[in-house]
Amino acid sequence: MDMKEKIFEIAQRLIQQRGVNGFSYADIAKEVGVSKPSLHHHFATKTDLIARLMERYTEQLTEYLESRTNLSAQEALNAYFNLYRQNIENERVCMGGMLSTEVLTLDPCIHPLLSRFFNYQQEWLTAILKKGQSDGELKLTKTAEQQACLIIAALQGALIISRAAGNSTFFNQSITGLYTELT
Amino acid sequence: MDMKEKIFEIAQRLIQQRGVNGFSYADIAKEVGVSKPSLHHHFATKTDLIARLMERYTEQLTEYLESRTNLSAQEALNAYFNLYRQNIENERVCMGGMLSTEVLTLDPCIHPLLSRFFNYQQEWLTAILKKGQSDGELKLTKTAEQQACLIIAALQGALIISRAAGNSTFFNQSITGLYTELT
DNA sequence: GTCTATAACGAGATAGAC
DNA sequence: GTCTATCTCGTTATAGAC
Repeated sequence: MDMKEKIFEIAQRLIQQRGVNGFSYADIAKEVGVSKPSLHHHFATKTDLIARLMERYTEQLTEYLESRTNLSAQEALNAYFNLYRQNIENERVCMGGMLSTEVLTLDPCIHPLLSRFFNYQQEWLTAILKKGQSDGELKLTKTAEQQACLIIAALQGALIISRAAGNSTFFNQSITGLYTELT
Repeated sequence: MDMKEKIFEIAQRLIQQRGVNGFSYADIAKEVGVSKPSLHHHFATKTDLIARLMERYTEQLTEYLESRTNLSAQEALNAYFNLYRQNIENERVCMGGMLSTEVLTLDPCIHPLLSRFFNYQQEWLTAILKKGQSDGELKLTKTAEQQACLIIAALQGALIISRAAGNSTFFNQSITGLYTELT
């Protein structure tokens, strides 16, 4: 694996666990096994690293969801829930959620990257929900747009609260109810 | 207003807007109009300030909710939603949600304070939902416990995402759907 | 209860050699 | 592409005078 990729993966974990304001270049350098100035060679500033990482994160999400658009609505929804669920056992939260809480401390060039991350999910979910409804596979008690926002908000919030509690109980309670209501 | 109260209010705003790792004693000192060492006289360490502040925050929430336990289930639910909604216009998120994202960087003495904050809300909401169901005032499509977790998670997540987007659209979409489904 | 002065440390970032 | 050395600044916290 090349150096840029190594830096990406360690920085991403640090952000998902501790936040942008909770880690430093020194932390990455220590784990990667190079000096701090070497990191600046690959990413001139911390803001640059965050921006490139958020772009990569969104791209990976897009690929994951696009490759599952042709599944049944129930399976697609399940795949989406699992995307969030896998973070708990690693003591991570979503990078988009983490950066959102820190948004007022971040360089403004990050803001549109955050909007893009959430807008994409909103559109993907809305389409899946509409498909599921017309297929008779999902039951909607509100508009697809409202349900999509609610699902995203619930997953983000449940992940953050569950991770802080140190177990997955809260996440499971929230999402099981949500899923059984829809199916 | 006495000095401790001044410090509390400014520190609370800074945390809700920027996070524990996004502000310093210098920021408070500047706004209060005293020197940094004077702050240490009132709160010996930053961790001490955070802990006292979180206790106060939970106490205020408890008083707010207890005083509304005798309202109708719909009105109580509305009061709870408004508690979260008022943060958006001030560019704040919930202090409990903010500290939860930063939990791995905080002194462990903060952890039980966070658990208490969320456990209390869970119990209060569950009771309200059960009452509303037996009164025929609320419709539940899942257990009261699951619905309570889902509501808390959705409010936290929607607040974080909406605040980052810079408008209340996402929050309103999420919560309007949730409320109309229940009533 | 507030101040000045300062300690001790870690942050992001740069210069310049190899 | 990596290093050592260094800069500048901000951080939490303490000592001790008023």
